Amino acid sequence: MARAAGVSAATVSRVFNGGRVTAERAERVLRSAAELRFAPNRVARALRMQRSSVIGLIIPDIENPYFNSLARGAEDAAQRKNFSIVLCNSDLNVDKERRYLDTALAEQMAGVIIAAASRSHTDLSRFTEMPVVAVDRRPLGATVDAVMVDNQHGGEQATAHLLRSGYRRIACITGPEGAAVSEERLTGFRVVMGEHLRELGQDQAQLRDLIRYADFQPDGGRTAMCDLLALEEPPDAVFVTNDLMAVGVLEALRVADREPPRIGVLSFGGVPRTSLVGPSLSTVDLPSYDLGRTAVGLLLERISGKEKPHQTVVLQTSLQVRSSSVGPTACP
Amino acid sequence: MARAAGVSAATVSRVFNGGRVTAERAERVLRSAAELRFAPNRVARALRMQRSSVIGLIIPDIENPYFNSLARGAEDAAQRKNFSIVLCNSDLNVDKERRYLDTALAEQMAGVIIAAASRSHTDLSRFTEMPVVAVDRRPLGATVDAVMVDNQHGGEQATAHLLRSGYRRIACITGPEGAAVSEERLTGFRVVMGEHLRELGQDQAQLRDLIRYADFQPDGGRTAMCDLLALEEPPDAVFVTNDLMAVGVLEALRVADREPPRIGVLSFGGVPRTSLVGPSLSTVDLPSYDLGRTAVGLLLERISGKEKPHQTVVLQTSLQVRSSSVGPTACP
DNA sequence: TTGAAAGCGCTAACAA
DNA sequence: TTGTTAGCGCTTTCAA
Repeated sequence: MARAAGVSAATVSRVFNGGRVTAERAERVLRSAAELRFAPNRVARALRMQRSSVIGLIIPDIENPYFNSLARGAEDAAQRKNFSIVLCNSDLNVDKERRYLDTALAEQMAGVIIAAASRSHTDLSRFTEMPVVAVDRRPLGATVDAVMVDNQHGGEQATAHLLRSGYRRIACITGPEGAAVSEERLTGFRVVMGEHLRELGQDQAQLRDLIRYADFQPDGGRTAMCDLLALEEPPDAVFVTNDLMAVGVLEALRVADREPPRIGVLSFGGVPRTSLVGPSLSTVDLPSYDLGRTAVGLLLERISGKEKPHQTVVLQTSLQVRSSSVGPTACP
Repeated sequence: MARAAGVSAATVSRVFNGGRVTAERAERVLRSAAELRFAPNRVARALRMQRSSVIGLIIPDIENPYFNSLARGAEDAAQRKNFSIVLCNSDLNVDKERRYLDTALAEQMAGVIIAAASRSHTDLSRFTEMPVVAVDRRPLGATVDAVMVDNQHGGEQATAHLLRSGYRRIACITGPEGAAVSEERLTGFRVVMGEHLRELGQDQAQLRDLIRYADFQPDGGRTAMCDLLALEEPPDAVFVTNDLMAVGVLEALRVADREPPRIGVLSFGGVPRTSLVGPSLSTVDLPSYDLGRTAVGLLLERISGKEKPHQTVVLQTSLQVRSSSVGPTACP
């Protein structure tokens, strides 16, 4: 290739990497490259530079629209800077995840973005040279850059909106006790409801009766909702902390003939689910696409060698009001 | 590393690649490697061998459980031979797909497995050196190995089963006219029904009244089913050629209060969908996992340099009988 | 601004 | 069986 253009290999390299080359020679190189369909060999480049232009993205569940959208965001951002993303599905399995991490090291990838399979068992200690960015969940005891979702804020948004819509007795169906995501969203609910009750001079203890822990699955949501409906004083709205449980909740409400918005329903979601039948569901949307985009941005800064303290970027959720939470009297 | 073990680099290489080395020296190498946490540099290896141990897997929709399962099959098979898979989501977009194909070339991947975004516009002409295996759909005018699904056989299985269950007036809701997958499944239906009618000495023309083309989406399935139910002589069973449309069909039947198995329903599917409510759906299952596994097998044979004519492997579907097709009288 | 030369870590051919 | 050597295609000094 260098010979074809009548220049040295060094000059060709400079043309493709933005070095200083006279316009005339640069053009000659480009023309020859086009003719010969030459494209720089990325493997040789990676060997020489001790770093490839591939970013590993390890996520726990590739079928989950949330992570899928995250991957899209990462991909778009990477492509713009001429990096490529290799997608790895850890399946929430720490062993499988470790194998992917090994590969990232062996392939001398430029960096890794990881939504860890386990907060405590995912081991990032070997990543001293290669930059890592955690997304969605931060592995314990690893100092890395991270991009997180402000789950508590989302819970606050959700609850405040239900109150504004005129609901008064609001319940919360959340995920497993002790799971970061569900606890944080629940905290948002508690904080806003607590303040509301305090203003009214009401007893904070009633709050506890309206909280149910479930399992993030449709069945768990249905059971919890049935349980709430059986209360002496059932709630007039419910904040469900993920959309899978919301499916079960809606089913329970349909069976009980108390469909939203008579009972308000608001869930955490954010990625378009194909046609949940019935009234359209209000949600607090997760910034999944931006999570991926931001993670790549952070990673590329590290890759380019910027020395700076590790940082955590927290992205906000956004409230999407649809018909399931318009108010208890809107549809008499 | 070679120095640490007191041997030459060549010996280290042989230890890691199954060359002939005396047990004593091999052990010494392995021990040093463990101590130093040494792992061979795959980039250098790829440069030297002019071929990496990465296989590109390009699929049109990562969220689709079918392709997801295919990816798992490919991954498991590759892992067993020390290859890794990089997953690329083309999003049914030919441009995006072409960028991935460029990357595969530039990264000197070992090979590519592709479920093409377009049968006519996906251009594989540049892949003269690098082996390619087509899965699920074969790009037009490319001579490559391929792994396909026997859709027609699936349609035949489905229809024959409905007949065996005692249904007599069987309809078919299929995908868009001209789409390979839906046409092939429909052919299976036509062939079996045609033979059945001929045996009975009945008019073949009535077949056409019972066929509806839809769009592979739930809404299309619902509309088509409503249309069929409005016939003077409505069908007593329906073969739906994908599971998305089956969702709409079941909804239409519920609304009409003619739930299966009173009207038999059998759809194409094969990857566990999360809890379709109602009676469990009989399906013709696609061999998605094996599709991925087989494609990797074929690719690795090519990679290892076997010269042989290009071949197409066709995998069979499998009938899963559940309650939606047990027969018109089973639940009087 | 340009080219010559060295070297990234590995494997394959060859010689011992 | 083992070591020596060359070279994969690139980027990066360094000198011109």
